[in-house]
Amino acid sequence: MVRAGLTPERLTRAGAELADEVGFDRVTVSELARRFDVKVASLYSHLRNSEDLRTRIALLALEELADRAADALAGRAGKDALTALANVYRDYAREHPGRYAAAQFRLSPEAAAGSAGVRHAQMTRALLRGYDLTEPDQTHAVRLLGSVFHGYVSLEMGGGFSHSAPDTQETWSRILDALDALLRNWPPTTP
Amino acid sequence: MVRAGLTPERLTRAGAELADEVGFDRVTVSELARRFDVKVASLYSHLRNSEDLRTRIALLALEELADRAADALAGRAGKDALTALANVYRDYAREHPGRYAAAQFRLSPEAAAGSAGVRHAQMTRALLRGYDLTEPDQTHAVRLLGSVFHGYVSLEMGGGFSHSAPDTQETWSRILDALDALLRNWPPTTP
DNA sequence: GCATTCACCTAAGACCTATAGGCAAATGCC
DNA sequence: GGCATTTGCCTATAGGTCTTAGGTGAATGC
Repeated sequence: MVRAGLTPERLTRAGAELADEVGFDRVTVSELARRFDVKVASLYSHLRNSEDLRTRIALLALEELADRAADALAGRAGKDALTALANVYRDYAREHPGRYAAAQFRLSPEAAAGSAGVRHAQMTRALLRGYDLTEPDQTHAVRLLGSVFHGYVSLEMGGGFSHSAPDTQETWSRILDALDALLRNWPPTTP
Repeated sequence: MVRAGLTPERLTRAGAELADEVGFDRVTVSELARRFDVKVASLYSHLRNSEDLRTRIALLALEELADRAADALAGRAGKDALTALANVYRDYAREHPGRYAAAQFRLSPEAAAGSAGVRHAQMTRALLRGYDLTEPDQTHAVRLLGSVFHGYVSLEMGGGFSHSAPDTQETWSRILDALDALLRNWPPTTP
């Protein structure tokens, strides 16, 4: 009996590749087994179930994304950092659409707590040190940036901007200009 | 033989309700048949397949959302209109999470062309008439607003903001303040 | 050299999607 | 009113996915 050498890690990586090829929602335990030339049931010694697989892929994607973000932010500040971080998300989604979708997977509270999600928030907060925001506006700004990055990327990937001029690269640059201007000139709370 | 009175429209509405109850990705032809107390195969006279069902639910959600938006924008301008439109998306997502998820369903190009998606872009453009933006900045702003609304709502629904203070209502208000300020003071293109 | 563990297997049950073909009630026509 | 057609739902069937239970052979441990 030749062993396939299955481990949770190898299965997760292969699952992530599968997600990029066919889409995260089409990742299936059966297809994964097929790719390892192994019977489906064999995977259940390494994975609890198919949600477990999805969760692992999501955690992998969050880690990869956080690593890239940390890299991109190193040595940068202000608008330079803003652009770098924004491009990390956009580029990752383009290179790895399945993984990016996985990163949006709704994790159980326990899984979420142990995920790289926390690092993402911390890095956005670090980025904002280049601007003059104090709490609670800093938190609001963290959430705004997260919303714009995620919203833009998912609309662009979903084809939401596809049929209209001008091109999306132009819009992306102008949105980053606008966010930078907004952060430098954050409006005071209205009474 | 008592007839159940199946039609594509009734099935679509029931499918939308099902989506709100169990989640759009758990909408299944089988469950729908069960709810009508009918055999699964019977649905296939009214629906081409399960993707057809999903598409119909998505189109329904887009229509409902556009209707609400049109209603909310009537007679409003400026920040008042901005807030109203933003709240339409957020409230709809809270009241009808499954339908909201459906509205994000990737439609085929033909389906997308015939959808209410176009109305949404038009309404956002109409809203911007209250601000002083000319093309191409108006298009960039349309896309920015779409990104923020969609991004914020999906992060909030996905629990992305759940564990941290301050509360999300506060953030939502401040983000609308910020967007209003940004639109009134849109930065010029950097040379 | 035997017991244990590990890695993968077969078998089987429960669902879901989809197609083909059939029967009965409703409808349309004379 | 009687007949043909259409409509609406049915049974049967085939194939795919998920998951658990229990088994076997090869590697490892004593």
